[in-house]
Amino acid sequence: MAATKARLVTWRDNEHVLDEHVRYRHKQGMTSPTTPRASRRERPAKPPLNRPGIIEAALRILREEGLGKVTMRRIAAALDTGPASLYVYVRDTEDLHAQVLDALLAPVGATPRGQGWRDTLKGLLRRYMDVLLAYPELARMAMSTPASGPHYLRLTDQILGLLLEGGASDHSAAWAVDLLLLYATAHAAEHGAWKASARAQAEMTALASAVLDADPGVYPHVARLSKSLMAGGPPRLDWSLDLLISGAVQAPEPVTLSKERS
Amino acid sequence: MAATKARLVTWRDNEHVLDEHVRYRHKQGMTSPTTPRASRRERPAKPPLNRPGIIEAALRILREEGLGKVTMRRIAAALDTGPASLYVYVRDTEDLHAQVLDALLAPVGATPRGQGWRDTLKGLLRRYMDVLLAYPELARMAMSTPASGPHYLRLTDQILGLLLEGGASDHSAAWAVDLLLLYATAHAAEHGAWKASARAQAEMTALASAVLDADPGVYPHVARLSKSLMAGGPPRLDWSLDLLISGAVQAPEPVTLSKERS
DNA sequence: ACCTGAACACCGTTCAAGT
DNA sequence: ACCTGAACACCGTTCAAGT
Repeated sequence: MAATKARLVTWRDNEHVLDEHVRYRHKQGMTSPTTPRASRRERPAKPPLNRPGIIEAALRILREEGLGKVTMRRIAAALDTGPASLYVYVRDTEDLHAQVLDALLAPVGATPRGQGWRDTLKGLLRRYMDVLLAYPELARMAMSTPASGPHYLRLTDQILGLLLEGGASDHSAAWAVDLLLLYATAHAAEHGAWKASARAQAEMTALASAVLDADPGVYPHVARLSKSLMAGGPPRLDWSLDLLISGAVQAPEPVTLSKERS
Repeated sequence: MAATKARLVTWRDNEHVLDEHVRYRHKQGMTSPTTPRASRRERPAKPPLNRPGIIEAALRILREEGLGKVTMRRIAAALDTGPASLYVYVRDTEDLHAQVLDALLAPVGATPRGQGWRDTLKGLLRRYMDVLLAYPELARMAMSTPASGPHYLRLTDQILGLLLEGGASDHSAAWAVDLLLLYATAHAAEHGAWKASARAQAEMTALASAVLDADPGVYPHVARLSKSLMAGGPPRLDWSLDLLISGAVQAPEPVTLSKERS
């Protein structure tokens, strides 16, 4: 139990791991990896392994080759080591990907204020979606791994503040923030994938013709509204965000919470 | 081009493929696979390969071992053949999974009517989510592959009808149906994964403590509303669905469409 | 404590050679 | 036209044996 916990801490934060590492290297009479000037001359081919270095390598591979190549083996090769070595710093592939996503989310929190709370909120969500649209596979992953990274938490806090500014009740804001982020994530996962793969695009046109050719006898509403169903563009996303935001600021106080008021 | 199209048809519908198969077997003087009584006695170990048979095998493996085992190799082994043989009927793994999902969606369309349009609509969405909650990996896949199966189309049609019954305008209904289905899919992907994996549950409690211990200086709103943020249960899903449905029936006519009215 | 090679147990997909 | 064996090019993760 205690051992397990120590290992967990290792994955979250490798400060003390590095400490141990340094201590070992000192014991062996090696130069410390934290003193670069000493190693400047006989610079070893491999920089020391650590969590930030691994994530940095992962980000590089992500940008150049896509998430499909962000594998333990690929990263290990880039760092000139074996895949087994990464498991000291990373619990598994999902942990790695979650870490990569939070790193990508860093600039989103710096979105500037817009004209009013509503525009600012929309801008924030759009910036969040832009990141995920660029890496739809990460959006998909974000849906199954509860995001708890610091940048995600900051985004949550900002959205909460803007909803309250817009007049939402405390409880509505608290529940709506998830709704907004879930929708943004899902929208990005969907549209990012459509944009990225020729396969999904082919499937998309198949869907379009299935809708446009829908048998009015079997699918009466789809057949009648087929053109509206397929119409889209930026106004559609805007309409959806407005629906969600208006819903959040107008929604009635959740019933359970009024029951359990202290 | 013509050859490609023929192959595409093969994947969608293997009727004529079977015809060719039968013709070949007749030419060789073999018994037809469509006359079971003839093969009753010297019943070959392997039934003939076809798309429905492959999907049936996939569903069996899905139920028994999870989507992670629904692989070309595993299905091929179950059907006592090599993985290469499946590529006659299935374009790739994603095509296979999409097919499996549409098969699972069949009973959703048979959801009975409830008290009013709103309850019926919620019931329909809940049934859809129940399927996806049982197989969260499929929910994740559904987000990146535009669903165009007949059962999905039927579900879309039913939702459209109920929204119109509730007073939504044509255009609002058409745009809102996507919003509702996307939310339902995303919610299922998220919560299904949390329920399924111990890993996600551990991550969940990590998130909970991150929220409850949030530094009020850095995350003021999260810290103040932490209890509401984590509170949930069935009323929360109900609240979210009501927000979306009310939004759909109240939403203003989308602006683009009023411009492009003929 | 970290690092590593090697192994285990898998994948999807393609292709040439069958029937 | 379908079916197949074999091959290509990969995966994640574990474990014992290093330093």
